[in-house]
Amino acid sequence: MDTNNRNIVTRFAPSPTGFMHIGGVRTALFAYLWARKNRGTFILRIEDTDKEREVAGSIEHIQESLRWLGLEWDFGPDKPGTFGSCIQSERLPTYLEFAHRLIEKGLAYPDPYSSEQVAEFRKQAEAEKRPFLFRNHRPEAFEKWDSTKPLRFKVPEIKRYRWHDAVRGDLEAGEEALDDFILIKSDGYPTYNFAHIIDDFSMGVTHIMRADEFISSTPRFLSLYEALGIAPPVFVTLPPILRDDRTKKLGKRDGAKDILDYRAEGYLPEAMANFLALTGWNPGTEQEIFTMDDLIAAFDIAKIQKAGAAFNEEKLLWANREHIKNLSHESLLRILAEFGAKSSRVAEKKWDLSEEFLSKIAPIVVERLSVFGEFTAMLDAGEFDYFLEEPTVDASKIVWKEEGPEKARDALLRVSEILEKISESNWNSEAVKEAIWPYAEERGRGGVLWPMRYSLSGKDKSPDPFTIAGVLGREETLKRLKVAAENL
RNA sequence: GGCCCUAUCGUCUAACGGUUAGGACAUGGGCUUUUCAAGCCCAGAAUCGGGGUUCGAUUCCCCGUAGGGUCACCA
Repeated sequence: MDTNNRNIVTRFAPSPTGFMHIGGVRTALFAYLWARKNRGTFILRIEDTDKEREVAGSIEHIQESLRWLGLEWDFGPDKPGTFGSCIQSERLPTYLEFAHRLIEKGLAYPDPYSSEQVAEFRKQAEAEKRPFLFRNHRPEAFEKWDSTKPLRFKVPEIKRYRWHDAVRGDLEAGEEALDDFILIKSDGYPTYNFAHIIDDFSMGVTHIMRADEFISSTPRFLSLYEALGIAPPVFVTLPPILRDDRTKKLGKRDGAKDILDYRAEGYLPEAMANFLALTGWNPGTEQEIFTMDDLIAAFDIAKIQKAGAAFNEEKLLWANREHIKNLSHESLLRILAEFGAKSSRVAEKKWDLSEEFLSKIAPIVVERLSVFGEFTAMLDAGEFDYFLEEPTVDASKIVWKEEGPEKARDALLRVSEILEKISESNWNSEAVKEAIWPYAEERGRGGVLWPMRYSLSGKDKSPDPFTIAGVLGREETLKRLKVAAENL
């Protein structure tokens, strides 16, 4: 089966105008998944034909974002293909070549008007409440193009277009969408309308994934494909990602975050990819958690959703928790070390978050965390201080319910006695639990376990006493129990 | 405004004419329990409205309604 599809080529084609947000990343992901599923080619193409809007550093930022998510490209700004550069500003001769072909066919001509004049035409049309169409002002005879003026496309035929979209099905739109649009701007750069068609053709792109804002300009694209004698690729229109209140498409102005902010907050890239794949696509099964390989295997254009989907941060958090659970021990430690190091408290107190220590607290931390940034916050808030320094213990709180200090002291002393019998080398949380449990059952769990837990942590809320004792070690545990008993 | 697209629980979605309309997130309740977290169990919760077509419509058609998109020398 895969041999049939070896020639599948998809691309992600952002313009370098700033950071990437969820929407762009989702488009990239779908294009990537389809290419990989078919053992095809995934191209990253930079559409930098608007020099005004370009933001320095964007290309690097885009690449970093895609790499973080694991969306490696076969050709990109750093890897040109036989078709040449993947950066549009480096492909100007190609666009010119195709432009001249159109001129020769009489299908392109220089715009004889100044931009002010065109604006005037537009105003007039508006005043008369009719749509503005440049083709109504098309000159009788075409001048020779000297490339100081915009080059316009001469729509060969005003007609209704019908086409097929892999997601939306059969679509159609007509005359009013067709016009003599600009192919090459007066600054010499091509417009999106022109450049993307030439590039997709030159690069052998078979499937175009893009958001639904392009549906309405598809007739223009089709008229140009026709004029160039190029067969259009498969259109795959992705549903919009809506703001969580569903009132608007998610955009940078509406709080859409830089995807790399999610990295900084401690989201896992595989969780992000998993979540994004599921907004606008579904596997048709009840599986919800996917690795990247799972996604590649399961992905199918036929299962892409038509309707817009709201961005649901709660579900992203859940996906992240699920992926955290699936992390290898090594990866988990590496990430905990990274986020632990960000804690100002750790820096202040010069605490050493050794691998051994992190390894011990990892199970405790993982249970309490949705994103790794929370680990930094927990450390900052002093949540795990008792693991790293002796807690200050409020004597009145050691006592379980109405029992009174004597009983609490007895319990602590008895617990100490029992624990002393465990040797240093046999010390771990299970051993502690095993040793204490019979006594706790006999004496009443609360009366034993609460004083023990509180004495070790100095906190109203904490993991169970066995876990804490396991992390603290024999010596420190016995010491804290003794101190607490003496304070009663 | 013209043109185009979309419409199932609060949210992401399944059901490609016949299901008690399923799952997940979130919510509520319970269990477990020394506190917290986690875990487990249960519950509530939807086919936008109106017409058709059909023995039968979430599903097909039409009309509304609502939302979105688009009408640049931006992509």
